[in-house]
Amino acid sequence: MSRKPRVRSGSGVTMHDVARAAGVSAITVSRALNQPQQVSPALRDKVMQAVDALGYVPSRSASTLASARSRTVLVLIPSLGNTVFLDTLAGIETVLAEAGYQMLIGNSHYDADQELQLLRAYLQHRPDGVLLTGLSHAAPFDDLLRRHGLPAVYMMDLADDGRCCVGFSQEEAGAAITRHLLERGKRRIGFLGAQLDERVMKRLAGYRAALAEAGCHDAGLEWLDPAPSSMQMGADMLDAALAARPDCDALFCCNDDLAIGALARCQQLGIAVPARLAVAGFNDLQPAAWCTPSLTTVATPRREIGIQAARALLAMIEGDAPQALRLDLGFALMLRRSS
Amino acid sequence: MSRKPRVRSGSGVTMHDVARAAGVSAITVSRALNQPQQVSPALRDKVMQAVDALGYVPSRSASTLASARSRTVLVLIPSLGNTVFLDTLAGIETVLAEAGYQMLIGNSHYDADQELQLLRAYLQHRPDGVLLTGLSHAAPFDDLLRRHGLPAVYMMDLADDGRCCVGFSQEEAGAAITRHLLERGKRRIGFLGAQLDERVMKRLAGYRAALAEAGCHDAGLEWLDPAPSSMQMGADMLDAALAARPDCDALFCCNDDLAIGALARCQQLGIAVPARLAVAGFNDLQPAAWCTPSLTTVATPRREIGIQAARALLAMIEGDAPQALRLDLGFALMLRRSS
DNA sequence: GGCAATTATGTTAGCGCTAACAAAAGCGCG
DNA sequence: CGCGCTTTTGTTAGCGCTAACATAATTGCC
Repeated sequence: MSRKPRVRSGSGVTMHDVARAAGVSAITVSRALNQPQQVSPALRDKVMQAVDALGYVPSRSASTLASARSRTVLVLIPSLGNTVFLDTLAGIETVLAEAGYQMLIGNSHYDADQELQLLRAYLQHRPDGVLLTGLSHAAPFDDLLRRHGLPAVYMMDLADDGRCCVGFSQEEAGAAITRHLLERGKRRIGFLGAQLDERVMKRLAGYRAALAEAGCHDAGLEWLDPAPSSMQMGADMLDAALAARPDCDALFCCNDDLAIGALARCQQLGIAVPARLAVAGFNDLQPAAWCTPSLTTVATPRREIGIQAARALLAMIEGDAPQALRLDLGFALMLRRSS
Repeated sequence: MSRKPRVRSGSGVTMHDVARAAGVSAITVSRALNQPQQVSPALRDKVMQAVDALGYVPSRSASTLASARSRTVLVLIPSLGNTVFLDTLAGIETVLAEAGYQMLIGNSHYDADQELQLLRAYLQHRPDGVLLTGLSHAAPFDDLLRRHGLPAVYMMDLADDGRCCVGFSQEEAGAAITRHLLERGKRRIGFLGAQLDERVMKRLAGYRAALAEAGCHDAGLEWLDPAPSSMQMGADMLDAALAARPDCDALFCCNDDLAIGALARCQQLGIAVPARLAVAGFNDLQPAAWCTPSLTTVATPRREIGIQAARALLAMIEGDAPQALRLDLGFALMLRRSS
């Protein structure tokens, strides 16, 4: 009957050790830590003293296993290299940290299949909820969520099908910036798109709608490339666009990276911005205000999206009424020198 | 004796359900999933079929609890808003994902105390190892790591005290870019520093050493601000620097954000760069190549640091010889128009 | 002062998995 | 064919914690 003792993880101090040191039962330690108001001040102090003295750190695994709650939230984003999602993450983090939840971050690399694999892998941690980027996911995705009874909040965009979402209308934002270029007297307004994810395609749809409305839509002014965007790519696309359509008098770039690259190439080529060619970006990243000339773009409330999405998810997890199911945080045009 | 059944987490399918469906014992399922070569192909197939049919997802908590291994690595970085650390994270991610490990990300906001709190909080997950940014941490930090027997790899810099580190010499990099400015004939070279974390201070030390060596160190040419850096701040610091020392003929900015802000202000003020004032940054972020004029800076191998650090940590976790304890990945001067 | 209602603390069992041991099956070879 | 050896599968117990129930201590109120 004398087996080898197992290896202890952590520093090896368990709740029972704390209980013994404090002269109470284990459950009292558990309560002193998790529902302090249920324990008399005297015992609570004794427990806390023992915790400090022994350097006790509770085991999340054991807690998760016993309580069927992990106090963990899964966040799936398309890229770790895009400031947009990082700002969102930072917002999420503040809310979750305060509530004692921890964040598992999955990077799908803009790929729906990989996203599904990530969800499968992270389900092993039994997250209490999921924060998702965008509305469209691989087919079995929402199914999996349902089967596991996982509350989810969709970020960055707005759905109309009852899913809980926090974001703004990508389409309207695309239309708004296009209308601004129209107001500036531009008529042959081009579109530069990279990555071609869901959000870019909606901005494109908005751009088309605004131009159609003004009677100047021209499919020959759209340049789309599914490769990830970069400033280099913006510069290259500008070359290609002007070579193909020298009459183009404005460009709406699907994000600031492309726009800044295009702007830099205009500088190199001596193209007058905005007189000869106006340029607009999307997202209002930090360099947009500091490049030459400064970039007209659309400011997106990404940090706030993270905050509100995290709050909504926590509300769903805690079982409260799922409050606003559809939270539109809007966007703002940042009009600068490039238009 | 008939108590209420507990709530099941996940979809409710356990390893025993799979075992029953496949007509084997639970341990065989465990082995089929974790050490497939130990199970005969016939049983393995039966198990896998049952897994798929039932949609079984193993519980990481239960596994961690039973095996005292979490297959989780804690990564502590100073900021989620700085591309430098995100590139590092992306590198780490590729290595860990491949090895079946998952990544817990803690954001210390450049604060040693907060970092310590984060470590405490994340220890609840019993990570198998820790990846740290920088060498200096709060006093009880390394103590905690030791008490919990946690292997750690220090990233971004190089230590000489036997700690396992992957990075490059911040000091040498600072000296190298300063020497480059000296070679360009500049003599009153200023330093703009923000955040003032460990790495910035080492770059500053390198800058001082290079200037002292050339006999032109001048403490009046250093402008330091502990606030987080931004392009706005770079612009403001440029104003302050030129107001205080109009004779300054070059500026080494502790990072590209400051440098780009300073460069943009030079454009606005009509200051000739590099003739009247040369400017250099640090990190070689994407915009550095695309601002006007393009920015001379130091390219840092941050993605590679993440990759190598993660590999070293996994080696330590798996108990292999801790290979190279000190991995210098170097840096590269990117000489562009601003100098 | 006595009884019900309300805390405060304790006991027990089990969450889902895997280490350690045990037993059974297959294998090589004289 | 039978002996030791390896390989495959199973049994048992327990990782550290908390839900559910049980009991003891306290309180309120007529």
